[in-house]
Amino acid sequence: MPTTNKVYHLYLELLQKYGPPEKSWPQWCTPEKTPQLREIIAIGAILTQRTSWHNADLALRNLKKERLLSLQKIANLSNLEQLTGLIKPSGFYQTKPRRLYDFCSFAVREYGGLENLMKEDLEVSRQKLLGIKGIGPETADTLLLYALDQPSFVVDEYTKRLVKKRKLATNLAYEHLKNLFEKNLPRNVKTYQDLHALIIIEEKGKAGSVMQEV
DNA sequence: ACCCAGGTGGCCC
DNA sequence: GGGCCACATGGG
Repeated sequence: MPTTNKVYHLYLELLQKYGPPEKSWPQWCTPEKTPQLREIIAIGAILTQRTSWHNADLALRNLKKERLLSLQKIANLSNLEQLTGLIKPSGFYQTKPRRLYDFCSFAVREYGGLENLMKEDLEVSRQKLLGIKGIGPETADTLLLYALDQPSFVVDEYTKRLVKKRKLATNLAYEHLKNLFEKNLPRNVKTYQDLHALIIIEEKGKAGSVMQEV
């Protein structure tokens, strides 16, 4: 592990500037998650695609109210239209119920749940997730890093903006940036989670109060 | 009435 | 492999 590189220095800089991000993202950034919290994070990762966390959170609360905040429950749904009204605040209500169902169905039927999926080989589970329609690279890596605690770096819009601003790379293609971060950081779930969270805190200019009470 | 947040798939070339 | 578009919401 080289210690003199821009990515690692970015990590040290942001860590010094903001402190460990579990203060603002207490639940996402701890490895000690309950099985239910993993499911909430996974469902949230899909609902927050191209929408603010606030809107995804409204949808999560609706699901909770209907006792549907569970992969098993969603996978066993016979009628997806039931989800349409509930996830409406998160937008894209014609596509997200299908995406949510396909993911839940995959996790439940192929692995019996997230606890077993966590034990799968990282590259195998990543490819399987990418094979689900509606799960692209960012969602796959978010699921791996935060719901499954696998060392897969997440490249989001904030990361791309910051890379561009600081001229850390000229090629902004997803896989290229992912490789750039992974090869320059200790291969470690906590480090990946913390830097991703710190980048968002830095770019948003404030510490979002994500996942407070769902 | 705007403008913003902020992934993915399906086109087209 | 890149560029463009549709998909939908809640909040400032």
